[in-house]
Amino acid sequence: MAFFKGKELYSMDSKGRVNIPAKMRKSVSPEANDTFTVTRGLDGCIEAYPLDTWRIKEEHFEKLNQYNAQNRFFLRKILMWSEEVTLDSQWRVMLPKKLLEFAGIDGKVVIAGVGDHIEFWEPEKYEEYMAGTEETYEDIAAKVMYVG
Amino acid sequence: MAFFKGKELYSMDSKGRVNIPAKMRKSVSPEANDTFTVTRGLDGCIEAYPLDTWRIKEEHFEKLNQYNAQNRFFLRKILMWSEEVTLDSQWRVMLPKKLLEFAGIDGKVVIAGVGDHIEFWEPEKYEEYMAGTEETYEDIAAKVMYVG
DNA sequence: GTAAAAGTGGGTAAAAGTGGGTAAAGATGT
DNA sequence: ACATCTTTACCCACTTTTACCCACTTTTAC
Repeated sequence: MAFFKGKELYSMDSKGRVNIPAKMRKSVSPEANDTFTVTRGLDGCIEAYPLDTWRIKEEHFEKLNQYNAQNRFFLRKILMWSEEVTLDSQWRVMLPKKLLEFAGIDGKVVIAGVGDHIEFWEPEKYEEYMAGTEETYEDIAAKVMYVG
Repeated sequence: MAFFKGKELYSMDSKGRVNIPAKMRKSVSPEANDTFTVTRGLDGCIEAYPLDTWRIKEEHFEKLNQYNAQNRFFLRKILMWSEEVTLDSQWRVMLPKKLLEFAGIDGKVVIAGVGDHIEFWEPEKYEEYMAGTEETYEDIAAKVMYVG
């Protein structure tokens, strides 16, 4: 399974194409078939999952009972933002307009690898988010990384 | 099995034809034979199932004991709304009048992929439905997207 | 220093979305 | 059963968007 890391500042061209950084390409397995599912991410970003990783989520969704009103609502809410995109020969993707609008991405993009997926951020929003806590990196690391 | 996702705003022409978005076409298997079964959906929408998926539902219906009053009622109720539609050469379907009337669809249509089926919504009704919760996207994603 | 790879940009043909004309098929009334 | 009206299927046409190809500049690797 792919594991993405790193953070880059790239640019989106006039046609809405964004390059996937070479470092991250190498984490994508051939099973992904040059395809990502992009969807609305958390905290205002766009998330992209390689096809093979997304399939696991789909299997999870398929098991939900749609005759339960809450499940139905959740599914609709999640899937309305999800779309498949394929890479062109230069390893670029065309991000859907509604997602670009949601994320406020326009010219420059921060591309970040976050484990099982890649995130696209509007650069300022990214900085704000990263600045948005009083806790130090050390404090947070202590909480998250602690292995009892 | 097909897995539909994505949400698009399309228009229905004066003849009542609605295009199936290209992204969703790709999820349809050849076994569906360019045919969908459309039926009354939940929460005021119209649902369309590819033929091969609908067959599975039919098998389920066949197993129901018709001498049980509740089963009988359910069967009559769902089947009265169900109808097969075939795609024309431009991948459009003609939705039955009674379903359009039921869903209040007139000019513009929201087309949403929800796993095993496609949904058609009157745009305003769709927005209302989607707005109907206090929970944030992040809350919902936490419940649904997390795959342990 | 040089060659290869990575990042960026643009032209063009194909596909997608939308609309309409017309003839066949089906329904309706006498 | 027939004429009439309505509905549907099958064309064709136009505009916008997308996919594919080629090209150039910058960075990286050896």
